[in-house]
Amino acid sequence: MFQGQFQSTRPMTTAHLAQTMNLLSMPGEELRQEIDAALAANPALEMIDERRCPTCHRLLTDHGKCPVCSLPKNAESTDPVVFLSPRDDFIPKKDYIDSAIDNEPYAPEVEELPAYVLKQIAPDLDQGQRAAAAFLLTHLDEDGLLTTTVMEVARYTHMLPSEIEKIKKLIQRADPVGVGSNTTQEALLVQLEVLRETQNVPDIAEQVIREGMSELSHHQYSELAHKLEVPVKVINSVAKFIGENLNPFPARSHWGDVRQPVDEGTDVFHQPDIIINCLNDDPSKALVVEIIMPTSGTLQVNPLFKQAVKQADEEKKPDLKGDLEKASLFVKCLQQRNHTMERLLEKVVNIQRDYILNGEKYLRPVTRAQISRELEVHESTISRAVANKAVQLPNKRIVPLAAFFDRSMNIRSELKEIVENESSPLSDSDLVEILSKRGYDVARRTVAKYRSIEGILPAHLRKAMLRGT
DNA sequence: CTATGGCACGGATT
DNA sequence: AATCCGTGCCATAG
Repeated sequence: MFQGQFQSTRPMTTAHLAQTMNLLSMPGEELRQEIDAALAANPALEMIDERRCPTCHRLLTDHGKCPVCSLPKNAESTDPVVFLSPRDDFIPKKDYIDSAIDNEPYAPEVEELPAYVLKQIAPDLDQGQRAAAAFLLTHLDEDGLLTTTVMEVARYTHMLPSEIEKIKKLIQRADPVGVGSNTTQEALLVQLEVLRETQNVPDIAEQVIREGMSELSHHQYSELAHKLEVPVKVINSVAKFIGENLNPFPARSHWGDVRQPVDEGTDVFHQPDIIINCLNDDPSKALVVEIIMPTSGTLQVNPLFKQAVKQADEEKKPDLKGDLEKASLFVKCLQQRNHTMERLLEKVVNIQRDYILNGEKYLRPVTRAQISRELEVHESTISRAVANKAVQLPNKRIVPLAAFFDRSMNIRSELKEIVENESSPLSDSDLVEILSKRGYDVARRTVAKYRSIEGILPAHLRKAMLRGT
């Protein structure tokens, strides 16, 4: 049996293969750069903007149908719908995947943040106000957001809510700007206000943050444009402005971007390469999988150029032919890459359907090697395809595509659940017992490792926590 | 003595 | 070939 990777479909040169490989492993932004560069360097390439679905703005397929809206409303099939989706709302955000994958523990300096802020504002406060400020500052999470409310602090310190509000405002305007806000939205608004004092900011920026926060954080720019009744282009530029100048998590700008990947909530400014939704938001229906192309149209070889080459002068022909060759090679590579991505996602989404809909507990341990066998491509092909990609799940979380190949996530989340519901702190060996009853056989030492990955304290410390709080 | 974390080894995965 | 992961052994803290 040939391990032939693509020979079955098209003849392929080594150059073709190498380039396809490269394109495969690229995340959105790089891919965009690559395409832009090719487009600029080669006159034989052109980008055509095809017709889009009037209701959902998606690119229509070859048959002129919208891949999503054309689906029968009552389709029973749960087979995933996988398709490419060129987006003009792609905003590059470099390093997003690095920070997502990096499992670095929190910076130790985090503890110093409250003191750092207090020092800045202390001169403007009297003794009582300082106490209130200190109280506020001890209720910051690692992102610099406030975990308590003004009312609560007022009650605790026996001061007027308006007084506390004033102090909070002061904190928010200290460095890092926006620290001490209750929500990411609030933080952005404060930053915007401060920025406005020194430079011009787009007028709609405030409106976008106030009214379109959820769309903004999920990159649903087309939807947002519709909601606010402004062109998508405007939203794009505002989103870019916000991404470059504001930071929804004030503490991160200050202490670096180290973050746990898949934990709580929405990481606002990560750009997914793949978006998965349920059809009609109904979990019993098929999954809709969009593979994002970071371009606004479809790349093709310019047919006019082809014509022109035929009629060109004899001495110019070789050059033009070269361009033509390169262009069609590039287009082929891109198609090849997209084809591979489609096949991969169709497979993976099928296998991990339960995970996508119901959470980490249902992640099935799959290896890249298994998939490669089923798709009859080389292992390294899958490796590249999986590398450096981010997926947005129906619950709006963004995870690395590599998360779909985590061999122990299901056990870890089972473990997490056990510990959360335990009546009294269980030791690692107790946990081994319980897990094995539920069908997971792991060594005691391994439980300890999982605990530390999940950030669960050892049993004796959990006991101390119970007493302490 | 028990519960845990560190180190290091070997096999699987990429 | 390089890296990741589960595990066993051992030292240490409680």
